[in-house]
Amino acid sequence: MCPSIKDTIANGKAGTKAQCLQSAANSLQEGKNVLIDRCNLELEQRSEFVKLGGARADVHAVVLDLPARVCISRSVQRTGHEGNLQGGKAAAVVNRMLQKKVLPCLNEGFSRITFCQNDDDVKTAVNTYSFLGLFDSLPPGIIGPKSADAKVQQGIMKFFKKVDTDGNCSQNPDAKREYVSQNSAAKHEYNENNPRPMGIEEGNEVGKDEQKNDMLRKPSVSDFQWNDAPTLAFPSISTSDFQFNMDKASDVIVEAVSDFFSKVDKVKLVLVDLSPKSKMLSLVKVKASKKNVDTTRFSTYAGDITRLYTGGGLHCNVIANASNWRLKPGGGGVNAAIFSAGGEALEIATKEQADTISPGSSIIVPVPRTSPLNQREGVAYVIHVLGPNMNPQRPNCLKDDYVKGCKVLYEAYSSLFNNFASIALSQNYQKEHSGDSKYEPTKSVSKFFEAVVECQPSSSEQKNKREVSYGSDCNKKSRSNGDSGGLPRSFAMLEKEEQKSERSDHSAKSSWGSWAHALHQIAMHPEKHNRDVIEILDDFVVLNDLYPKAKKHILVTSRLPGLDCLADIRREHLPMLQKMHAAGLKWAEQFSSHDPSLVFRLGYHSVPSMRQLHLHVISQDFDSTHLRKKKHWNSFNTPFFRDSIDVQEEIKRNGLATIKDEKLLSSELRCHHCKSAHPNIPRLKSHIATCKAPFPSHLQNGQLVFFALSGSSDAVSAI
DNA sequence: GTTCTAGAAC
DNA sequence: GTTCTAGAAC
Repeated sequence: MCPSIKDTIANGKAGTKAQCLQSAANSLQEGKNVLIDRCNLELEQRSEFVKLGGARADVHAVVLDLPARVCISRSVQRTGHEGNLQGGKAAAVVNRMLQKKVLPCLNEGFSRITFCQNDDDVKTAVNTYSFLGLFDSLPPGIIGPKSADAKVQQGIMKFFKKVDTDGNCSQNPDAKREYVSQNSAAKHEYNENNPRPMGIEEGNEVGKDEQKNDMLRKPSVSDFQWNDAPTLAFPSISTSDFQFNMDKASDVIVEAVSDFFSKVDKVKLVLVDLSPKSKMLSLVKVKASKKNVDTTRFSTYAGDITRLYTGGGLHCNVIANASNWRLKPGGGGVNAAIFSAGGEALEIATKEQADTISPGSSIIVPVPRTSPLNQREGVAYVIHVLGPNMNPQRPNCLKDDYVKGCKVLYEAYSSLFNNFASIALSQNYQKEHSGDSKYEPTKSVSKFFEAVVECQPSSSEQKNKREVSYGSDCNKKSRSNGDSGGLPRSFAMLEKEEQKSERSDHSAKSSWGSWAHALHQIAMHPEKHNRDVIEILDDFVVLNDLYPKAKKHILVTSRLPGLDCLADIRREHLPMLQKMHAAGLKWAEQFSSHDPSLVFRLGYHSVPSMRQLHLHVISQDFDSTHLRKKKHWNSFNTPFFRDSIDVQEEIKRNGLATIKDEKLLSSELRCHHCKSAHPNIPRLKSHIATCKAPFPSHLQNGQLVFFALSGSSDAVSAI
């Protein structure tokens, strides 16, 4: 008996098939019995070995027709494989190999074929051949039951329309793509030990469930009337690190999927979990079956979501990521795995779309072609989703409030599916997939899309919350007709695109934090913020600063959409700037009438923290408990603060306003009267409370505003 | 934007 | 020991 000729033939190193054939031919020539230990799953592969027999020798096949589950389990556990196949890598390779399996037949040239389907069969076969003498022979024919040639993951293959009507795996054109080594992605925390599709799980707990429900196997081929239907693969949201109850989560998934399917057709969804023993997959399968969810459009898959193609041969253009609120890599689990698989390109692409995401929402990120996720797996879009958090160790914990939790989780899935639908509808997707013109979005998809655009939050409370949260998808109905550059019309993206298209290239900020939209919301809907707003006009609103840095501190905020900061201002805005300035003066006068000691400055921060252009009107006492940091002081008392009259002059002269560097915010603390330096904020504040020095001369050209002329000779009246 | 906090500064 | 701040967390 010759152990694995191919693997050991070359001085202990992996040999070639040619070397194996040559060695076998030589041995036969010498009158020896030869045993080839090789996978030989395909007819072509083994035909050359069969030819070796010819008239010289009988050719037997001993087929280890073990369940895929066992093959993978053994290959995963195997160490020191001569062909460097072990661990998760082996599992993926076995999966792909088994897809091509064609059991041998006598007419291929074999005189005897022994099928082994369990360990006992194998032992019997080994004994039979072990005790053969050189001149002994065995009767021809087929020994042992030939199985139904079941392919690995037949169910999931049917789901992906890779099975012909006879149940044989069709030759997937994509399968010709070269298998890529998994070395590059083997280091991330997401342990891809054993990625396997559901269809191979006979024998284990999930497999039994599957046999009962048989979700994957039932779809009949006739159900698939279209090719390349857009398919979204998504992980279970919130049930891992966010510790959301799995039973409740599975209810939400099934409900969300069911609702989605009732609104849109011709798209498919796959719930993915790494472990074949996944409780979530079991729960969802059982519940989906009970609820009669269309199993030709919804399936589950056990495997690595970042290796759907190379690990399972499945082609999903869109995958979802269970993101964190900062949309950053790390943290482990699916998020770490997807960012790791997506590489730096995905990270950059994500940053281009948004900085943060709110619970219950999702954000589409087109995966750059340079990303391994795109190149290797064919993933065109990643949709980041943030679900509710029940883990006290993580932000925004809902503390077992499952009423809210389920609502937010449902919103998260709805947002995900809606965004996925918008991708399916996008011109980009259609272009990419219209080569064979098999898929065209149907009227019902379009209809659904319109419905999504017009969707309204269920309560005003929710709406308000959604409006201030970045990335929510129901708050942008209008102004969505701009050129999207071919990107899908995700609502989250609409908002971002809107910001981009309306902001100039000179904009100092490329993105806004999640907190930075409140002012914008107030400016757009001041009637909803009566408590904050003290004056509403067509061009601007006036409101008290929520954290005033002086006795009097108000914001005159422009209502012009898309005008977010100083860098956005152009000549055409000059009349509005003048009106805002006049309003600021009017309010300063009003305040002065109550407190004649007040002196004001009106101006803009070079780089604001809040979106929507706003003019600060601030009294120069800086007597406020909210002024606690160096940054606070320097934002009003260095050139970072751009006086309104200077800005207007610059716009008039140059058409652009000068933006001062943010580094000024960390410069030393100096008194705004006498310019003395102070080591920290408390010392500075105690100084300015008593400093009697006049204001510096550079502020005496209209920058300082006061209305009580008597008793002060150093300030210049604005009147 | 604010709040929190570790560690620097005193 | 307390005060203060920068930077992380939210």
